[in-house]
Amino acid sequence: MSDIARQMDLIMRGAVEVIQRSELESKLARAAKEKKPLRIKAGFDPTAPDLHLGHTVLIHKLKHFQDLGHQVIFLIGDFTGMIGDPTGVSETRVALTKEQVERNAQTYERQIFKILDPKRTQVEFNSRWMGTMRAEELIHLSAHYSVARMLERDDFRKRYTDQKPISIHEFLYPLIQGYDSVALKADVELGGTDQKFNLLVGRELQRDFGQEAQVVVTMPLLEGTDGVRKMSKSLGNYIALEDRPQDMFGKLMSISDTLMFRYYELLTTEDLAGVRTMHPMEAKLGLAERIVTQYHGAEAAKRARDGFQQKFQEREFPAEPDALVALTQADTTGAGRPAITVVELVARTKLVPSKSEARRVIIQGGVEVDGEKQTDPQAEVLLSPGRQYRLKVGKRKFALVEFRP
RNA sequence: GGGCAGGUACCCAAGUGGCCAACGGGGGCAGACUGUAAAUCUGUUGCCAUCGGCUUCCAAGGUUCGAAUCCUUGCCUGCCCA
Repeated sequence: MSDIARQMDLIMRGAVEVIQRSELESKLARAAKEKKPLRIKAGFDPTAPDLHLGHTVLIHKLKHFQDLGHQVIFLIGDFTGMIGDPTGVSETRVALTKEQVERNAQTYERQIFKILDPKRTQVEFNSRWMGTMRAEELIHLSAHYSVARMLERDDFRKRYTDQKPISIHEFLYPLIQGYDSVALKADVELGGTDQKFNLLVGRELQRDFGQEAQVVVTMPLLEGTDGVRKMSKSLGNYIALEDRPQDMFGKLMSISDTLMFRYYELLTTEDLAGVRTMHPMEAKLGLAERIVTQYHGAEAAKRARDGFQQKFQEREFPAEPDALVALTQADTTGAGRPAITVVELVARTKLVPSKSEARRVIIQGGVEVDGEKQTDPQAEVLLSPGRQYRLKVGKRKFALVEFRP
């Protein structure tokens, strides 16, 4: 029994809701008694194969179950992807080709296996059972759920009362997602809080199909780097798993302290009480290093940390600048002595999108050449052959420029 | 099929013949302050450029000395009626 309590502790970490808790406890107890692991399902959208930390909240929860010895199923909703989840902002989805789905699946695997154990993870595509379903079966499936029940879902009800359109096929999304649980005989399904309705449909369908209903575990939607809105690519507040180590480190360091604790809670298994006793900056450095290590390895994380401290805490020029520029005689303007204007120099680094932007940054005092602030865009920098010039553009961009006549 | 409303910069949104590269808010960027934080304050936010110029307000035509603003056609979005 104490073992069950221990499992529950880990499962509950960060979770918003478990429906039903008692069912989960008895499932865990039965699994232990019969030595038969539970089947844990989480579904992902195949159209967005570039995972960010927000997606990993669920993957970490899967990992918790995996560590507890259960069978985890990573489901790629390639069939439902054709519909597009009507949750939230609905955009028309373009049906993916088989090749795209395959490529996206590979990307997924490369990314999730940085967290999950590949040998103990079952990867599924719902086209496996949905692709061959006949119209007749689909009609039978739709008979399991009523329009009134569908309209219980918040966004459907809201759109209905607001006289906004709801396409019939949108009703099929929760049904198919629910049927996936039937097809996979899921014991537990994980999802974001925005998925609650869909997850509950799975429970009902399983009962209708004579199965034991799955337990639903909802996880919060991780706030993005702005600390307010949910992390998403379209909002630009995300940290991608495949961000460069130094970018990932930098983004993590610029989050607020409040958000840092949130990230610790949902993205690590660190003891939260311990984290609270640390100096916030130390804690943040630790978080950044931990997360970068997970996706890029310990060595890259160490380098990112060193580079970060060099750049921002000691205000030194980094060992690995963001841009390297080689100038030749043809780039120079000065009559007699070769020279180049500051605007031109900054624009050449490609660290700003346009010359106008370069001009602005200079005027606003964001540019340093060899440690000296340059505020006149037209000022000329004299160039000596073979010499390297250290350029700082804005808060966090550095370039090394060399003149090779 | 018919009627109505609308499509403005990254997003929201004002502008309804010249004073508009286009009010305001959000976001972004920069500076100050800091723990590279966050919050706050200030500035800035089409492109090229020393004055100044160039390309923009769904698309294509047209009216006009002059249009984001007027007309025509087309495309798209939402609502209403059938």
